[in-house]
Amino acid sequence: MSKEELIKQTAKELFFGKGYLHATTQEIADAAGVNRALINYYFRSRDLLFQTVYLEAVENLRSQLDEVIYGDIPFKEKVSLFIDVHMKELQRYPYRESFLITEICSKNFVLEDKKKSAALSHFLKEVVAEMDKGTIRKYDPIQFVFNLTSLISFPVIMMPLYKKLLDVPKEKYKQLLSERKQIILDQIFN
Amino acid sequence: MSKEELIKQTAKELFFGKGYLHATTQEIADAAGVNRALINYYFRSRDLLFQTVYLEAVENLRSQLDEVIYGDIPFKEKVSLFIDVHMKELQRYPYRESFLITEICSKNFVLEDKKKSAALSHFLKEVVAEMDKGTIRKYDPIQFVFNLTSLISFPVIMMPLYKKLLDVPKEKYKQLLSERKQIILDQIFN
DNA sequence: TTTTTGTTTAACAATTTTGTTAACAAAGGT
DNA sequence: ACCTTTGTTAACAAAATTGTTAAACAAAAA
Repeated sequence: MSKEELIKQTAKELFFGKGYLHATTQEIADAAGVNRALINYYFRSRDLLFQTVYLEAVENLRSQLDEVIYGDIPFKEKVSLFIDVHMKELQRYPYRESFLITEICSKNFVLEDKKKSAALSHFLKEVVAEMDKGTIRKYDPIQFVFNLTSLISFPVIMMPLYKKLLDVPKEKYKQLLSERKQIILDQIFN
Repeated sequence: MSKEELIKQTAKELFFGKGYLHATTQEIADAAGVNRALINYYFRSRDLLFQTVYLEAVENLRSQLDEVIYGDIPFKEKVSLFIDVHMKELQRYPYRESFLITEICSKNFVLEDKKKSAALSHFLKEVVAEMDKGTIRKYDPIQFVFNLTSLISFPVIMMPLYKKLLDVPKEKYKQLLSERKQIILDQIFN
């Protein structure tokens, strides 16, 4: 792997994997085992590194979901697959969404082109169709997306806090998360 | 309001309200309209200000939930009230949980006493009772808490990102959020 | 009034973090 | 071999951020 790529991957590991959003360029360089100046060489500035990582994360998220969402399989299976993909990603990068939020809220942030994903529109239509069939409750289809993504992501994102608040040991929490898929499916359908 | 309190409130506004987690002491001081040295005078260091804010946030969260959870009202009403309280808080402080996560994950962080909330145990028992009654599905009662809090918090926390990804205008998003309470209740109770 | 105590500020000092540069090394092409 | 491009590093410079102090000031206490 090129050092440029190594730096990016390491940054992602720190930001998305460890939730260490305050990481300095020195800390990123150390974690990657490279000289700090290389970060400036490849990315010009700290901000640009952040932006790069940010954009790639959004792109990644989008393409992953697109892939699942376009598949020509029954709705329930599609949702099941959606959960699988999401869960897998969350295991590697529990804090990716948190990072994105933080970046969006931060001062020096430039908003990029916001064009609606075609895949999403497609999926929303399928959701409406399911609602008409009576498989799921009738609401604005985005509410379905809210419900689904919330149930998947939130318990993972909040792990450090909930382990404290709910006083659940690490192993137990892991086990609880592993049971989530079925619970979500039960919750969503019927 | 004393300036000490003003500083704390302003910090909370920036962190929890605006999601601006990178705020410097100068920015906090400016937002509060006080001299930066006052922050050091009252809180000794930046870290201690953060810790203070952090601890108060956790304490607040806990006490609020406790109040709701101990009430002697039917389970469904209790959940309904739980949603109300949570929603109201989320309106003021959408990013409070995000802040807590970020702080917990950050380097110089000291973990405090983690004693299980008595109120929570109490609530979990009620959940189990409801499960036995058949009102809600039978799982580990913590899963119920996961489901409930996820459905409430996640769409709010993710607003900046989802407005982009789902291409939903501000007003529409607000409206969607306002409909959530009923949707959550429908979702939770069969 | 005088003293004490607590509050507030500007100026300074120290530290941390970031950005730049110049020198050097490695790789690739001619 | 030579030259050119690219990658890498240490050292330095600049900027940003934090922490400290002394002095001014006001309010309360003696």
